[in-house]
Amino acid sequence: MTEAAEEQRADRAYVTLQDVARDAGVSLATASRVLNGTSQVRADLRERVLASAGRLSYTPNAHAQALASSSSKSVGVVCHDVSDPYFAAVARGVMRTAAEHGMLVMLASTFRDPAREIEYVAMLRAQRARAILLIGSGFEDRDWERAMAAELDPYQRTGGRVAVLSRHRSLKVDAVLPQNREGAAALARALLDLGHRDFAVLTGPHALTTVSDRLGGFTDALADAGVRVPSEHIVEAAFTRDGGYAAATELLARGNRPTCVFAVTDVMAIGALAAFRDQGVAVPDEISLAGFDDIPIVRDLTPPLTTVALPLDAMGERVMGLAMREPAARRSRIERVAGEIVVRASTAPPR
Amino acid sequence: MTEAAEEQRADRAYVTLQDVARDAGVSLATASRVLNGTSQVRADLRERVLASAGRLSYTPNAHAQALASSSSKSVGVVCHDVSDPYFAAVARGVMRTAAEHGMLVMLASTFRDPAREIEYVAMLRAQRARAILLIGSGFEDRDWERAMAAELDPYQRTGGRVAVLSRHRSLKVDAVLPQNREGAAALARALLDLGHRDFAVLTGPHALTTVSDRLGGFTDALADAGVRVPSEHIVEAAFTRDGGYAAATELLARGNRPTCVFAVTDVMAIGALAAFRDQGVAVPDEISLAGFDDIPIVRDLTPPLTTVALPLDAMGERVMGLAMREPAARRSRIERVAGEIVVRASTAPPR
DNA sequence: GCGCGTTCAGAAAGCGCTTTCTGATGTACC
DNA sequence: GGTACATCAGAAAGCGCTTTCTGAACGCGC
Repeated sequence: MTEAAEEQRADRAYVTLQDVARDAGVSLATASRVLNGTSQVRADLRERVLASAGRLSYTPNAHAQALASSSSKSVGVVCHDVSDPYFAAVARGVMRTAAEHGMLVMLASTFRDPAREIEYVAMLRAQRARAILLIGSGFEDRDWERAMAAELDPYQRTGGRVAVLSRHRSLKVDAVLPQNREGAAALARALLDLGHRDFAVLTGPHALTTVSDRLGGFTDALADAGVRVPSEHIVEAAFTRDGGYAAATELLARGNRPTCVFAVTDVMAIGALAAFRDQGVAVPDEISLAGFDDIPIVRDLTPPLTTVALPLDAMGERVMGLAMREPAARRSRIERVAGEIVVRASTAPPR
Repeated sequence: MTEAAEEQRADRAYVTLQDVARDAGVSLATASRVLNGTSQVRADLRERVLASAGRLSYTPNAHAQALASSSSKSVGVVCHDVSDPYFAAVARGVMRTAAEHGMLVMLASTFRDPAREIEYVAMLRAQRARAILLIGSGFEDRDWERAMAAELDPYQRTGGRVAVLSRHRSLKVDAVLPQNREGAAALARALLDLGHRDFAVLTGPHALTTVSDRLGGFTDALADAGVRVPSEHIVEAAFTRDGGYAAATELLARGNRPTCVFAVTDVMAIGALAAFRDQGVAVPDEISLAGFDDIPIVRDLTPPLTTVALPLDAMGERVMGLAMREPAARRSRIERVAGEIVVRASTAPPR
């Protein structure tokens, strides 16, 4: 490379393929072909291109590649909050699988703002993400569903892949579905078997499908056994540790204490456990407590939490896997994931 | 729009700005100007462009924008593992701040593989990320540093912004620096004040700057008080919950039990706490335990953990903030973040 | 020896935008 | 009324690639 060429390159921002081609004394097309292995190139030219690319430490411009080839190496993931252990665990599986596919993950936290969720999907669409994953509960809201479909339908029509974790009522997309109803029902039966008849449920916002499925599954299974959960024993709060704390505190304040409490997520259960401790209510001696998800930390609580275990990491892997697979011919694919009851020391027979 | 135009659009993949311009009966340039607010456009034309864009539900192609304007709306974040509560908490701050700046975050988990870290930086460079954030400890390894610098230097020279959390020895970049040495030293003094003289430390891999800083700060402060930590009381293990469990188990197996154990991260302390419980060693009655970071969960452990609190969310916010600010004139900016000793029930005077 | 089919390098046409340059129109001022 | 100067729309030149098209060179069979 001449001094002049060197200098010319210096004031431009990046080393381009053009630079590499010039340096190697071949055409742009040949350089591109070598670097992508698109087609046969004579050995000596190949060598020269590779050498030049290395020497100039060429990095292709992903935007230019995406534009020219209209396909990118990135997938978008939309979740509620990365710092929630549930999402963190799922995200881990997603990231690992993405790496295996050579994909870069664009992660967005909506902080549970439905509008922001749609906004992010639009951004990911603009980024021409190869796929969009919706991790986290859908909202049961007609307008929201319509708006989301308005983003997703054109996206899918133009080759975008969409996969969701959790139930999204009217979205025609591939999905990994944790068996929330069945899991909660099985938990209810396990708790009935322990001898409990007097239950309370700490729930999150009803608009989340996950919440309504778990709550419904739990109370229906109880109803099948002739046990009713009084409405004052169903306490709704934020879908967080502090929400669980608040809900449990409220429950105790209402008096008429149940023998067993089901928090619809482990995260809420953690808050509830803290509230019970602060109020001097012994778990499980005075009150049993169970959660849902089996996030990693719950086995290290005191007492360790009875819960419905979901293979969170594997779920992330599977939803990413769905998105990477060839799109289904006609209909959307559904992969159901069963929850497994894990009985730990936070539950015991009622006194 | 004519039937023909409609049809023509249908078989192309996306609605382009060209389509919008044609539909609105203006030039490409005008449409672009309207949508970006780059310069004044006559009101009626503006209206028409906006209407057309809305009707066709136009989404700009971010790649084309990035290519033409050579600047993108995305930042890259490289961390060790999103599912680690420490990173999850920091990531939360990062994501929030990114959203405020209208940025999309590309998150990569390296699973603590140094090579993968460099690989990701290269990918982010190819994506022309506006900024790259390195969240998580640097490696004290000459080759790694050289390789990382080889990626980062050209990136910065071409206008890329880099900010790191934690100490990265020879990287000339903006940084948010938790005061690991000072925090660990302060913790040591607090534990000395409790009356402890016999310490053990559970550490992670020495190559991580965070580990060496915390370990060094702790032992140096003890040394200042004339207390030495015997080498068999410094147990190295993986930087995870299970690593902490293993290290604590190993420590007990070695006999000659200390009165106080410092785990260099809360995550390891959680594992250690579980190990002590499993071995029937009461905390803090028989052994005191302290961690570092103050990840949210540790207040809910039994006993709640004494630790050095770092404002994790705020740290994420600040590192993102650094990256978004105008680059410093000459030298890199350093923002130090102090840790605060939080004494909880996991530590007590020795018996 | 010539036409034919192959093989493979190079020229060039986009991909969908931004932005500079050009030119038309309108306004102000002498 | 004519010149000077804004103002703003449109034409067109890229941004850095991929990929189709073109054509040169070569080997083969008849």
